[in-house]
Amino acid sequence: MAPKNIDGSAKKVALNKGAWTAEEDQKLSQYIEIHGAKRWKTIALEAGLNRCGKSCRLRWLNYLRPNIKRGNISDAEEDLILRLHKLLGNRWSLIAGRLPGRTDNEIKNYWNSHLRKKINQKEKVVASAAQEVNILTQETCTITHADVEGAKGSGTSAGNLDMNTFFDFTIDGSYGLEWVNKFLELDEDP
DNA sequence: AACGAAGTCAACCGCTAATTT
DNA sequence: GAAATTAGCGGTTGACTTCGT
Repeated sequence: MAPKNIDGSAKKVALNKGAWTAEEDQKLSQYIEIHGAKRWKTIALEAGLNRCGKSCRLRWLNYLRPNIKRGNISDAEEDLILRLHKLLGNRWSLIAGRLPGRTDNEIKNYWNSHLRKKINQKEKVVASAAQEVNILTQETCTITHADVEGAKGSGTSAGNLDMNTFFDFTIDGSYGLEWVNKFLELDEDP
């Protein structure tokens, strides 16, 4: 690991940081077009960019490479991100891999700025709903205990909600599984 | 119009994994 | 097999923009 060049006393020239200029973009694009995107340190040097290889790689992957989509994440894409995040967690590069033209950085930003809020709001709603259900359940239990002798064998009323069944997702048929299977199939591809 | 708060997003940092020497 | 180098990932930062007062 090279030490950071803070005071400029070393012979090494301080590398550029911060936003990329159009000129830098052009240099990088042109170089990669000719030589390919390999060995980023060499690319940075030979393209005449006063940047570290890491910075060049990031710029290329997130903005300069072809077929990059920018902005306007569709509802379908958003839905996919939500599902993938549920499945994979913060594995942004994996999630991005399932969204053609999208980058891990973009998805990460989108998640942090848009979706996290949505999720939090949803969770609040779900939590309050669950609390309500909990109260109802307790009431149902009280009624059941009181009436259990008389009700035995007489069948169930429509209002008698079985919470174990309600929250048992294992018997929820193929919900989500089809998609997960497709996902896993894709993952097995080389 | 001016100001501060909140939101957005490009870029950097630190770390690990993979590859090369 | 060990050390050095490179690639890639996720978290975080900071500059800029938008919004509300």
